[in-house]
Amino acid sequence: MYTKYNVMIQHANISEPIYLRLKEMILNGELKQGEKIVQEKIADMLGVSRTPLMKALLALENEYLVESIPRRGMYIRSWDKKEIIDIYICREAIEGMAARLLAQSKDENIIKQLRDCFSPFLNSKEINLDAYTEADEVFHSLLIKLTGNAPLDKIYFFGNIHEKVIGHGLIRPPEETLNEHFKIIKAIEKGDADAAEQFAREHIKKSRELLFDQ
Amino acid sequence: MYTKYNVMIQHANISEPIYLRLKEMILNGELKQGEKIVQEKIADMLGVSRTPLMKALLALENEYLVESIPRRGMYIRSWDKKEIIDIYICREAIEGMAARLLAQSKDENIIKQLRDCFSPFLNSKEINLDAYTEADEVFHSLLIKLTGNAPLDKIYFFGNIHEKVIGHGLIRPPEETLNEHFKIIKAIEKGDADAAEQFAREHIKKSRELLFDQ
DNA sequence: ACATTGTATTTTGTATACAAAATACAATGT
DNA sequence: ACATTGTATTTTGTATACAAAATACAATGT
Repeated sequence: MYTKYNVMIQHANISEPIYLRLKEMILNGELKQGEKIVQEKIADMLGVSRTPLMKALLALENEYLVESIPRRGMYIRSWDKKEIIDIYICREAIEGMAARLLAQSKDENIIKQLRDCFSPFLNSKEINLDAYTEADEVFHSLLIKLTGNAPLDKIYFFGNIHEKVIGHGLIRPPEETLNEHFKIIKAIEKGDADAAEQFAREHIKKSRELLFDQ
Repeated sequence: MYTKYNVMIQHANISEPIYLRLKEMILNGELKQGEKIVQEKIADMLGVSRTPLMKALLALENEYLVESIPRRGMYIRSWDKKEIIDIYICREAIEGMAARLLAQSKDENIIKQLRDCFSPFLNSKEINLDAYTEADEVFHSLLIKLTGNAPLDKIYFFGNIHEKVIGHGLIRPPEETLNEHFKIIKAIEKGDADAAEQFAREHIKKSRELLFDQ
C-alpha cells in the first residue's frame, strides 16, 4: 500500500500523515470549529516543523475544512445550516448526473458492484446499523467512481468530506433508504437515464429536507 | 482592490501573485503540458524562494493544473479529449442545477443581471467577438454565483479553470448561442425550473458534442 | 554494442532563522 | 471608569541550510 511504502523509505513526505491526523482531529472535535491553528503549537504537538504542516493545512483549506486569513492565520471552518444544505444540493447535482451516466453505460459489472453493496441486507430481518452506514458510504462513492469521470469524482470528494464532518452518517432508517437505493440501481440496470437521475436526486433531497426540518 | 492592498503593505503574502503568474504561464503556453517544474529554477525566474512558490503550486495542484509526484516533482498536467469532455459533463450538472435554483428563487434582480450580460448584443448587426466571449464568461460565472450556493461555486471554479486553459473560449458562433442564453434566462424568469435546467444543460451539451466531433 | 554498476550532481522534503505584521497588555490621558 | 497610545511578545511569511532521494552519466563488464 501507499502508506506502507512511505513508512519503508525513510525520508518520505510527512505531509500526508499530518493531513490525515489533522482531518481526524477536526472530525472528532479535538480541533473545534472556529478555532485558530497556531502553527508552531500544532507542529510541536505532532513533532514536525511548520513546513510540512503548512502543506497539510493548504490541502485542508482546499477541502473547505480550514480557512486562511492572510497574515492572521488558519482557522477551523465552521458550517452553518445553510452551508450544509448547499452541500446537499451539490450532491444532488453530482450524484444525479452520475446515475444518469451509469444508466447510459449499460455495464453489467457496474450493476453487480452496486447491487453487492446492499445485497447482504436484503433478507436480514434486523439490519446492522454500522454495516449499513458503511455500505451507504461505499454505494454513494461507487456511484461516482464507476462513471470513470475523474473530475466529477474530484468535485464530489469535497462535498463528501463535509457530510462526514458534520457527522450525520445516516439521516433516515435503512428500512426507508434500502428501497430507494434499489430503485436507483434498477433504473440504471434498465438504462433509464432520466429515472436513474430522478431517483438519485430524490434520495438525497429527502435527507436534505429532513435535515432542514429538524 | 485586494491586489493593490498587497502591494501597499510591504510584507504581504507573495504566494498570490506567484500563483497568478504561474497560471498565466500555463494558460499562454510558457509552461507546457507535461513539463516538469524545477522549483529552484522557477523560483529564481520569479525572484522568490521555494517556500511561497510551493504554496502557489499546491493551490494549482488543487485546481488540477499541476500534478505532484512525491519525491519526483511537480508537473504541468496534460489533458486528453476524454478529460475535457468529462469536465463539460460536470459543467452540465452544475450549471443545470444553478439554473434550476435561480428559477426557483424568482428574484427580479437576478434576471436583470443575467439579461445585462447580453443586452448590448441584442440589436447590433455585427457582434464583437472579444466582447461576446467576455460576456459569455461573465454569464456562466454569474449563473453560479447568483445562486448564493458557495460550495457550488467552489466546485464549478475548478471546471471553469480548465475550460480557459484548454482555450476554446467560444466553440460556437454568437448567432447560435445568443438565443440559447436568452432561452435560459426566460425560463428562469418564468420560474420554470425544469425548463431552465434543461436549456442550461443542452447549451453546454451542444458545445461538448461539437468538440467531440472535431 | 549493450547492459549494469558506481559515483557526482541535481532536486526534493524538512527544519530553522529572521524580519515584519499582529496581538496582548501595561501605561497614560481624559 | 473608559479610551488611547506605546511597548513587549507572539505569530506569520519568506529565505535558506542541510540531509536524503532522484537523476545523470561515466566506468566497467559481458
